[in-house]
This record gives sequence, structure tokens and C-alpha cells, in this order.
Amino acid sequence: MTKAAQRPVMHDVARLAGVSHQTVSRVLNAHPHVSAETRERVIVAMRQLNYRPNAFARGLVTNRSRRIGVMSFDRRMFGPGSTLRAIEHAARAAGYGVAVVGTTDLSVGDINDAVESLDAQSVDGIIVIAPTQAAVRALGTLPRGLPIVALEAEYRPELPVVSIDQFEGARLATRHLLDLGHETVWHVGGPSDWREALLRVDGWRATLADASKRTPPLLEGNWSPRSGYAAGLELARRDDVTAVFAANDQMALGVIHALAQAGRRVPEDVSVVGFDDIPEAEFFLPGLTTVRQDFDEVGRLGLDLLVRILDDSATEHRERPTIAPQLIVRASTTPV
Amino acid sequence: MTKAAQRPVMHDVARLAGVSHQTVSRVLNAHPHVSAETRERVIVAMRQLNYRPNAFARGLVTNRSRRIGVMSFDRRMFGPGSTLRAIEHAARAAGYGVAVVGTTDLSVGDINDAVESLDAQSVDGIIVIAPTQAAVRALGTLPRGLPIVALEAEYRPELPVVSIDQFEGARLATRHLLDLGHETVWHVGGPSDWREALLRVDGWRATLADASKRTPPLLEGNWSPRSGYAAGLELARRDDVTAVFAANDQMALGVIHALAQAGRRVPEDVSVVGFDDIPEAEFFLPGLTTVRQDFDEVGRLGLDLLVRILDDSATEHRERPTIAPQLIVRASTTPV
DNA sequence: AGGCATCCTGGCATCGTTAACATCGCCGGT
DNA sequence: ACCGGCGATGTTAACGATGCCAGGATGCCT
Repeated sequence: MTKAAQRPVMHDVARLAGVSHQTVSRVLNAHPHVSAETRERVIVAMRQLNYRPNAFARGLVTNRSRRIGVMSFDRRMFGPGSTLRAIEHAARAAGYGVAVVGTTDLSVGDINDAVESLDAQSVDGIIVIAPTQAAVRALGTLPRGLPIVALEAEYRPELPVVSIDQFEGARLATRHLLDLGHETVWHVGGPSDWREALLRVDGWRATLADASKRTPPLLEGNWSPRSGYAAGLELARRDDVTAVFAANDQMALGVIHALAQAGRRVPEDVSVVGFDDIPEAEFFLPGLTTVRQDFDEVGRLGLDLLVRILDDSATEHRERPTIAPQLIVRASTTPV
Repeated sequence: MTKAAQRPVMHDVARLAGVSHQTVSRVLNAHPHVSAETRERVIVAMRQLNYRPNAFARGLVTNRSRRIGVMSFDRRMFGPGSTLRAIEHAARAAGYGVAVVGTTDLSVGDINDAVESLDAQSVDGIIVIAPTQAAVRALGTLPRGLPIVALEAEYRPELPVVSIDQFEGARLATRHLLDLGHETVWHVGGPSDWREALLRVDGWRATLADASKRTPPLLEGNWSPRSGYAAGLELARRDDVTAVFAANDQMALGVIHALAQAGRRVPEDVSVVGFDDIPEAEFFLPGLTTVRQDFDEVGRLGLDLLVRILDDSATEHRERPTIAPQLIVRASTTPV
């Protein structure tokens, strides 16, 4: 019949190697009790036929897909994009595939849809880039015991989390500006339902308090350059602003743009610090002092943790890795 | 007898609804010859048990996964990130899941690995964000007839492609600068093995030729702000440069940075145009005139095309959608 | 009343793999 | 020489869906 064109199956390999299909399966799964000689013969046959095991059949019986899901908020942002890339890279090395779903508004319904979609693809586990409080709460409604690792999520005892020390990052930024002699530091924060935004606000406030400086009112943006611009217009209206810490580089860019339009020079009149260290930051005018986050490391550690949980779900995994951020000083900050 | 905790199977639904498993299958696959009343009863039972069909079993017999693969170069870049997001969104709406793999160096081996990985996840088809000539050539070696759609790829009769009209985009940028009265336009191109880079060079050259302007030597970058900076230093060394068209916004940023450092003002001394319209571009100093590419539309059309091919592989699909770019004029360009 | 379509049942084969169990030699101990 | 044990293999039964088929019940048309 039309035998030739078909994709070869285990039985074909077995026949060619002169063994039973079970032996082929044993070779494939590195089981013991196969003689070296037989193994070799099977491997040759597999190569010769260009055999690839059928993932459906395998999954049907093992109930494992060797695929993980990644749920991510806006992938166009530098952070999530970098993290996803790192996860995929690490996953491939560990023999896992990666399915992605995006979330748009981080509502409970939205997140349920996303989890549903991953579940339909029978992933073995999920990594969530879950930046808001609501997102983490929605994860409470996850389906039958799918292992989950969250990145940058609020602490909960039962939820493995990998995160960057946002509080410390904000402290570095604020401290740097104070060390340059600024009387106080203004802050343009991210959306108040994002954990990262909140922790940066906390770090900023605590550092000011430690130094016994007054705490100016908080300005709130939404991570976009435009919202930074709006905040910048606000700041330009006051003449006592000499130092601004923006919760990400895009907002810092907007702030600088607004200040420049109002005739305030950066850094001569106002020093500005960002957060993230996106690749463009070094080439802003002026080059942006910022706090670098190692998004790749977050992705790698997140995947490692998930894989360990999958390989060994018996033992509890209590680590909650935290990564230290790093201050990158450039031209946008200067002593008063 | 640990019956309760198990994930329900089709038979459980059938029993609860008082029908045969065959009828449940018909409901699930929207086959005809099921009375409305029975269908309703089955659906209620499915909901009640929270039944989800087993994708492995289904795939084993249908040999379809309802999952597509996306192969993408650097996802941290704005373009690929946006496109991936649009693909995933459209795919979910069409009932498909998305598996991603990244490519790092676009070598033949690298691309083979990536395709291999997708194949192991038994995707039904692949969308390739295949920006280099080498990448497209490597696709010649694809496995047994997996349908492929390429984005921004070189034309080949057998390869469905969706792309943005790069030539036209470069023409818009160059024309805009000439219309402002500039004697000629310098160009900082992308890597010479990228199709997009080549077409932009072509568009730039053709527009200059049409206007009978001299063509300055081409400067070549690698899309990064740093390479734009290097090119900018070069340009700042000459005093006859009044207009620069950079092949993406990041390089334009680098160019502006270098010019500013050399004391050349943008746009008073030199006008600069970018390409892409990344969200930051509007807030660069000065706001960047650029050519907007609709990456979302590329993703959507690419997915549509692939799904049509999957649903109806019999007929040939000869469309090669092309999307028009759009010039966005901001503050970085001005008449001489 | 007969013919025919519609709706459904229920059994059985099938997809390609893994897991549990059976078998068959061979070796060493007594 | 017999027997227990184990290493190497083969045999058979799942896994959970889809697809095919024969057939029964019902209703409508002629």
C-alpha cells in the first residue's frame, strides 16, 4: 500500500533492527536491561528511518507532554520579552517545549481564559509572569493541581516565586540621588496594582525616611513614555524639583522630554534615574542612569524551579530565589 | 476505586447524560444528526463534570494538534515581540495554541534545531519570522510537508509570505527628507543579510536616483543603538551631512546621540528619520520622525493565511499580502 | 402499509506508545 | 544436576479519543 511515504512508527524500527517494539521503547527511554549491542542496532535503525516518536501516543499513556506554558503580560515590553526568551532557551535545553498565551487586561476572566488555553494544550506546568495583585489572586482558581511558578508575584506560602529585589533597586536609585546631594527625590511610580510598582514606591519612601528627607507626593504613571511625559509636565511646573526617580526607563524618557520642553536641562537642572536598563537607555539624551534588572536570570531560575517541581513533585520546594538589581550610573544624574 | 479525583473522560459524560460516548463525541465535534435537546443534555453534563477532552487521545487519532509553531528571531526587539503577540491572539481566536522557539544565530543548524523542536511538539504548521536570506534557505530543509508561512521573507514561489512594503517605507522616508530641501540623504542600513535591510537600501537608492541626487556611501549597522552611535560618529566627522535616514529607530537614536555629542543639533543642523515607530520614538529628544510598520497586522494576516492553508490544503494559496507602511512626521526633521 | 430519513445506541477497530507480566537462557551455589 | 535469580527480551493490555458499521426506534411522506 502507500506504506513508503508514511511517517515511520516504532514497529518499523523494531522490524528493521530485528527486535520487538518494546525493546525500541526501552532504548528510547534509556531503560536498563538492554544489551549495548542491541541498543546500538536500534539506534542505527532509528536514524536510518529518521524515526521520531509520536508525541500524542506517548502523552496518552504517560500523561505528560514535556511542554510548559508561559502566561505573560505585554510581550512587547522589554522585560517580559527577555524573560520569555530566557525561559524558552532554558526549556529547550531541559527537553521541554514552550506554549505561550498572552493576557491583556489581567482580569480574573482574562486569566482564566489564558489558563484554560494552556490546559487545552496539556502543559505539564505553567510559568506566570504575574505582575498584578489581581493576577496572583486569579491563580487561586487554577485547574486540578497544575504546578505553577510565578515571576515577580506577591508572596504566598504555597506559590513558588522568583523575583528581583525591587525594594533594593528603588533604594539604590534613591540613595544614589541623595548621595549626589539632592534635597529630596521625586518618584514617578507604575500602576498601583502592580507589585513591582508598589515595592519600588516602598523602597523609595523607606530610603527617604532613613535619610530623614521629606517625601514628596507620589506621581503615578502606567509604564508608558506618554504617562511619564504627563508626570514630567507636572514636575516642570514646580521649581523645587532637582531629582526624579522614574519606575521604568520609558517613563523616565517621557519625564526628560517634558522637562526639556519646559526648558529644564537634564542633568544640569534635574537629575533623572530610570529602572530596567533597556538597550536604548544608554543612548537617550542624556544617557540614562538606571537600575538594571537581569530578566534572563529570572527566566532561567523560574524554569529551573518549575522543572525541579515537575521532576520531583514529592518533596516540597521552598526556595524563593531573589535576584539583586544593579545601579548603572550614566549621564542623567549629577551632583547639585 | 479512587474514581472521584480522576479527570473525567468521555464515557463519564455519556453516562451522566444518558447517551453513548459516540453521541458525546458528535456533540464535541459539532457533527450533524444530534437533536438539540440531546446536545443540550450533553453540554450540561460536560459542564457539570468540568470535562475537557484529552488532547493526546484526540491527536493520536486525528493526527492534528490544533497548535501552530512560531519561530522567531530576537523576541526582545519590538517588531518580533509585537508580531508574536498578534499571532497568539489571532490563533487563540481561531482555536489554535501557539508553541514558540527562538533562533539565535540563524545558521542552518540553529534553524534545524528550532524546526526539530517544533516538530517534536507536533505542531500543525509553522510561522517563521525569517528575516535573513540564510534563514529562508534553511527552510528548504523542512520536515515532511509541514505547512509554513514566512513573514518578511524573500519571495519564493512555493513559500507563502506576508510582508510590509519595505521599499515603499524607505521611499517615504527619503522622499520626505528631499521634499524638505535636503541636497541628499545619508543612510544607516541594517545588516546586509537581512531582507528588510536590503529593501530599505534599495528604496533609498531608487528614490535618490529618481530625484537625480548623488548617492552617499552606505553605512551599515546591526540594528542596535550602539551601531547607530558608531555610524553617527562617522557622520559627525563630515560637515556636508544634513539628512540621515536610519533603518530602525534604535539606530536613529544612536545617530542622534553621537551627533549631539559632536555638537550637531537635531533637527537644526541635521534631520533624522527612523523606521518602525517604537513606542519610545515619540519621546526621544527630539521626537523622532519615522516610518510606522503595522506589526500586528503582519501577525494577523500571517496566522489567517496559515489557518486557511491548514483548513483547506487542497487548493493552492497564492496570495502574498503586502502591507503599506506609514510616514509619521515629528520633530527630528525640518526644512534646510 | 411500505419506504426512507433522522436520531441514536453499542460494539469494535484504530492511532502509537508505555507498563505490567511472562518467558527464556545462563550462571553460580550447593 | 537442580534451583533461584537475574539479565535480556517478547507478549499483551491499557491510555481516551474518533470512525465505521449494523441496527433499532421514531416520524413523515407517499
